Amino acid sequence: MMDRFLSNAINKVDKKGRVSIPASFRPVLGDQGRLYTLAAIDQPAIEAGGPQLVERGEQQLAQMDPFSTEYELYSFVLHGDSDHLNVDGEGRIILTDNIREHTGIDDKVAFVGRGYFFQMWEPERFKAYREEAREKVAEMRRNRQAMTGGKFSADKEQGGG
Amino acid sequence: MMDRFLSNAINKVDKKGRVSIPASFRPVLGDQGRLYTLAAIDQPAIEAGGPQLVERGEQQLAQMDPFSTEYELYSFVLHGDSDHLNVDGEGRIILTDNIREHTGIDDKVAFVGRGYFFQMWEPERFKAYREEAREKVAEMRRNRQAMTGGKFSADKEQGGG
DNA sequence: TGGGCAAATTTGGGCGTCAATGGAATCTTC
DNA sequence: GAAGATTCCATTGACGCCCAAATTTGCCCA
Repeated sequence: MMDRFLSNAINKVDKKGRVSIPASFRPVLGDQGRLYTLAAIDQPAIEAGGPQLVERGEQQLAQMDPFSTEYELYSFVLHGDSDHLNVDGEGRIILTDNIREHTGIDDKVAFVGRGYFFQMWEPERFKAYREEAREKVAEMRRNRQAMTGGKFSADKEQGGG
Repeated sequence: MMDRFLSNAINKVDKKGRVSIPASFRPVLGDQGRLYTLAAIDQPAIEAGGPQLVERGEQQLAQMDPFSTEYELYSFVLHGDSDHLNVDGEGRIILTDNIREHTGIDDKVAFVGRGYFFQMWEPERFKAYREEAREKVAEMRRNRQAMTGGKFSADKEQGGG
């Protein structure tokens, strides 16, 4: 079984503010009935996952200079903007006001797999950011090719894999 | 048994959105009943293969600075634009909306072997790109000969078409 | 070399199960 | 008791799994 969050999906929010977590994400969370969330720093998105989400943030904190401004701010955001939501019997969560404010989410949520966590975006913003990300990654690749060689020549396959 | 994806084939999409993976590709996938896919960056194509497909990208990620913008963008594209599809008893997958959007695929899929992975294209776009690729390869070869003065050694073409 | 049979592949559907969604009923909290 | 939350149940459509038909490919033998 796959042990990370992949792919993306857009689900609806009902009158009571509930959304289904995509079924493919549920086993990765471990069916613990609880979802940890954290406001993304540079993006209007919420990061979510199992307990590892917060633990990982704390590991990153541990690598920072505890007397730096970055440490103070990151610690503040990490703990202050995080939350844990209950997952109901149908795999749904209830969006909080904090989540709505930070993301602009109204009646639809884009769930985006990010490996060891996933994100929740307002769908239009997600699409815009994705487009931007694709272009920049394409540019990154072009720059690397300019250094290493041509497009087609570099495409030799290798056996194993 | 052959351990790479070679050759190409065009298969039909049925009413339920299913396509057969070419039988010659199946043993390379390892009959795991699951196919990993990833939107190609520079092309309207989907890349597909076993779990190594995503793992390869993650190895590249692991070499990058986790706090850099490049890391964030690449991680976003790698995980958010990838997917894993179930393969049914007859070796078919169900195309997702994301795949249709990215490729323009409607009722036919061109499967193109690329060595350790394969691609799925809308057939007309595939043919156009193949033609373009052939021309560029020919031009590159001419340029290289002009530089080295030497004759290009045995560069066999893939039977293709 | 060509015909024809056998096997494998591709394609088409039926149907039960699960996921996504909507809503009612029960609880909790203040 | 009111507002919000949790649990339970119903509906609809998508997906998984099974089986069958139609093609295509491979192979054997004349």
